[in-house]
Amino acid sequence: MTRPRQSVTGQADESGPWFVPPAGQERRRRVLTRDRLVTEALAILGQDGVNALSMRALATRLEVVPGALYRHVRNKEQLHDLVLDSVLAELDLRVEDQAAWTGRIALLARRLRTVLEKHPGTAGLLKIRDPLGPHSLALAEAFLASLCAAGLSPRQAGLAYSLVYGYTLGFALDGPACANEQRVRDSATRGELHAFLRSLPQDRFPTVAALGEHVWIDNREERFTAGLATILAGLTVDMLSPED
Amino acid sequence: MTRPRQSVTGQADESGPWFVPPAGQERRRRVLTRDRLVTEALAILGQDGVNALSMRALATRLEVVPGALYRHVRNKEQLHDLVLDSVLAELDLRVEDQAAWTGRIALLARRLRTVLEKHPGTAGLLKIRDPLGPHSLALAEAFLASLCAAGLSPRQAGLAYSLVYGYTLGFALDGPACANEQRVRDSATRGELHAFLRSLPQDRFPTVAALGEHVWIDNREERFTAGLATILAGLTVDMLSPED
DNA sequence: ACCTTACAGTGAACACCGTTCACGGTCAAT
DNA sequence: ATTGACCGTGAACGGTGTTCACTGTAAGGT
Repeated sequence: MTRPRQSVTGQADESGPWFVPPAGQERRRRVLTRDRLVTEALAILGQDGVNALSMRALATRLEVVPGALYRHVRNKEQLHDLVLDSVLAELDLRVEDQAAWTGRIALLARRLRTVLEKHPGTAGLLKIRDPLGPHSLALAEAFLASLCAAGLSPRQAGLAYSLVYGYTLGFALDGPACANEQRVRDSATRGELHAFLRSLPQDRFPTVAALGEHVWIDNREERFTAGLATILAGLTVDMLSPED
Repeated sequence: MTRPRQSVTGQADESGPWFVPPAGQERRRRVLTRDRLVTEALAILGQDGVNALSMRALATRLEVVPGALYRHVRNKEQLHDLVLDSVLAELDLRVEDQAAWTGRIALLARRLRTVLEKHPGTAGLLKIRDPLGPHSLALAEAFLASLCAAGLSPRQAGLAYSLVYGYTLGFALDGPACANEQRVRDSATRGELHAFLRSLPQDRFPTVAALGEHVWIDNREERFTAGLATILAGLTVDMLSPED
């Protein structure tokens, strides 16, 4: 599959004139960079999912031995951090054109979800890392600034931020690539699932049996939008009532 | 460390009279059970976290060879499912005494969080599995029944259920054992973190620098309660407005 | 132009992981 | 007593993250 590099050492005792790459021994100094690591890691992530992102796979893709990666990255965790910050860098945080503060928050949340789902698996990393890298902080800044400008107290703003941020992260976490979501996306599997729900004993699960087909459906988009709207409505209520 | 079992085959050629356990070769039939697997898996999970739950660790704990587990469990994924359902079985779903429907929902969410955080790591499994086991379904039944009784349409009920359920799961996911939370729990580390936040460039992160210490604090309990209240307030608003 | 030095990638190893399978001992039913 | 089903054993396979002595290259100083 991959071109054997040993055979190049001999002088064309192979059959075809393989046009020996550039130099006799193919200089190997300075082939790796942190940026190359992160870029290719993102490629693997977006192509084969988070489970496919192994040090060995990354090394293979970079045509390098696994241990070589550790010259540029302390361990896999740091690689994750770098990947995360690189992903968050894609976020456009400019929301000044939105009149209502709820519009600004919603726009940020929507963009966050888009970026996270564009690189499947990254949300899973974020949930348990909170990198505190520059772009992660910039995102927090954008959220908090909008919330403060809306008149929320520092405490309210902090609570609101972690609510919206956590909601979006949690939503992107079981992304479209998740087994749970796949089950409901494919119409055949969904049919089985609905049949299963309908067949449940009516005495123990009456409500699930009755409206299971309205719950386990392929409505990711509606679910995200509606959930976000509900949260923002709740925040508006909180802001009006003197709870602080 | 562990008692070597090979030496028992010979007839006490070892030094001490080890009082050969029960029988000459220590009958090994019927040592394992699904229940024992699940119980010990929960023990490992609650003791050393989700990363420590490996087939080999479980086998060692059960004083058995790794492959033996596969007589009782198809693979690790099924073990996860069994563990999850066993955890959800601890949930008390009786909420009839609560007058307001919001009280019922809040009570269920609170109990769910308690149970999930009692067994660290289980939330992480739930997020990506949705086992559809009996106890998982019973939980959905309890939520949906309360929401329907409150007068929500099937669609609204479904959306509300996944919002509250997802919120609670996501919250329990980065539980107290998470590195992110630990950082803010320990007062020394929190001091460093606050100093770091204060030291941020005022021109790029003014809001974070100003109220970072009100955001990254040890207020899990308040965060959960406030977030839940906000969501319920939002749901109440949704219910009053004719959005369906 | 030479020598020295720092470093990046190599190759091999270590210690784990999940999973499979032929084997053989034990028990229950015949 | 014989049979047969079952269950744990031991060993292996292929995968993972990580470490480390080694070595050739490239750059800097003289």
